[in-house]
Amino acid sequence: MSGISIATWNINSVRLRAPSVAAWVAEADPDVLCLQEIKCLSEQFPEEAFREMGFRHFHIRGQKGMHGVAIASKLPLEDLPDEDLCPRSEARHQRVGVAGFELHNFYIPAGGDEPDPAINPRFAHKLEFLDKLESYFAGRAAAKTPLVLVGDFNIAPYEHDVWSHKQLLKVISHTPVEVDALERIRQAGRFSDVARELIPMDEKIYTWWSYRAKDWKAANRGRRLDHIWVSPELHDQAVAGGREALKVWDNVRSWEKPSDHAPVVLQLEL
Amino acid sequence: MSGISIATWNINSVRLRAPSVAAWVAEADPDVLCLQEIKCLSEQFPEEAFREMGFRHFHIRGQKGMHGVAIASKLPLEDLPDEDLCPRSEARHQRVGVAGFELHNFYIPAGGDEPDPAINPRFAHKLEFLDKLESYFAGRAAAKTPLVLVGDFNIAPYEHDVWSHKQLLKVISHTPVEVDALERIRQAGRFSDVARELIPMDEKIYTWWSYRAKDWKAANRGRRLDHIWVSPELHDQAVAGGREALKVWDNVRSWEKPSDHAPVVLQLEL
DNA sequence: GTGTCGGGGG
DNA sequence: CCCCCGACAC
Repeated sequence: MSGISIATWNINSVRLRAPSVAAWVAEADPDVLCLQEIKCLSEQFPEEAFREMGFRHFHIRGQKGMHGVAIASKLPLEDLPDEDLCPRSEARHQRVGVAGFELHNFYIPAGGDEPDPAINPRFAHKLEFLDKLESYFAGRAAAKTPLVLVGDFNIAPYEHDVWSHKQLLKVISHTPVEVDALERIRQAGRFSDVARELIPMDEKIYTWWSYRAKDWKAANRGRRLDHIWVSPELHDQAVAGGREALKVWDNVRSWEKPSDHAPVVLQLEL
Repeated sequence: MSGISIATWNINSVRLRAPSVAAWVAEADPDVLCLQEIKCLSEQFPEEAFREMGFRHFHIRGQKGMHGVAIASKLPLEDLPDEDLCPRSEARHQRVGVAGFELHNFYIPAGGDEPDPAINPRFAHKLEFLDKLESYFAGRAAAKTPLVLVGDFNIAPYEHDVWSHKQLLKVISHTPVEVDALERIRQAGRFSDVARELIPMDEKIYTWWSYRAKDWKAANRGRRLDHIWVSPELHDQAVAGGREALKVWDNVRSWEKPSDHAPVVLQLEL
């Protein structure tokens, strides 16, 4: 089959976890790997280690200490002008051209603890960021550019994207205000949430499990925070492979010194 | 032969290096192990790991974050009242009874960078500490209790205790004022510096190499900061084994993630 | 260079 | 619980 596999993984420090990435890449062999929370300057990205994994092409948008996104690819990447989508200009977004479509990699703000934007500036920032995405993708829809959006959206939109819908309604990542904002972005760009196209809505899917839980695996109090969306032009190719085309590598969460997020991979037919 | 082996090692965080200690103990098999810079509270000492090394008896004097000394022993230890020898009451000294003698474990202050006590309070503290030791051991000499003093004295007293006598004369650890103060302590208690009894004065001995030097081994800019002293009652037993009775395990400095100090062991005949 | 800590952030 | 940082100490 001719296609391309696209992976997204919040790696929570790429310098610390480059060996884990190598071990996972040896198994999963993604063509394009989108990372979030690399937590380093662009020049500190461990490019040599990634070259040894077989990646030749890079697009890195780092910053000191926090946030930071990176794309490592086995296919050539086309540079595109930076967009200024983050209200605080943090390194939370990048885009490249690859394999004939435009790939966006996001690390949407977590938003802090208190779900009231009036008293929690982090949550206000998250909502502003989401507003900006809505108008940005609304403005781009008419051009019909094939788009793939991936990343840590820090929102688990649907009931079975969290371990307990009721208990998380007031917990940031699953509050109605951010879930609605995310849905408006999706509709503005007429994006498909590929995982939910391929996996029934009543089936639990998680990509993140808190570090804080002691027996996180037994408790299984996860959330689906990491997403892969495609614009209408790519819908059919995204779902062509069926359910097997979308994989959450949750076993990786059990490795030594893991990230709190699991990698998610889509096999996109081309 | 009937005797007891006594080790001293500045471990620079015992929690981090318990595995290294275990590897070394498996080889060196000391009867009594005196540690400095354990860098933890007494209750955080990894006693279980030390039990697995064969130590059944402990005397621990820790404090939060810095300093801290501990004795782990295969022979029973006798508790003795704490002395208040540190002018700042930091966890820099402990004593126990063992095998018929009194064992003192010291972590003498490093003293900072500027070798002028008038402008460097750390160096003033070091000199005060040394003064206190002089009067303390002067007061104890008449009783003729057999004493063993070990630890990180943070002083390299003799010319061949440093890689360059001339270049270190104004570097704290080898300045005349602290070397003289150490010599006064030695004379107050009529102690023998066992390593220098057994190894000729014109032979270099180092027990510490800075982390900062890139190629510390090739450069070999070491210092002898770690010492084993005995009171006159134990002199003959300390030197009975000859030069082989005193060993600096400098190979340990080459291990992964080492302490900057090497362990020093004396085989004491009894 | 290599530890500790405390603070910010998740 | 785990990551970053900056301060402090050696």
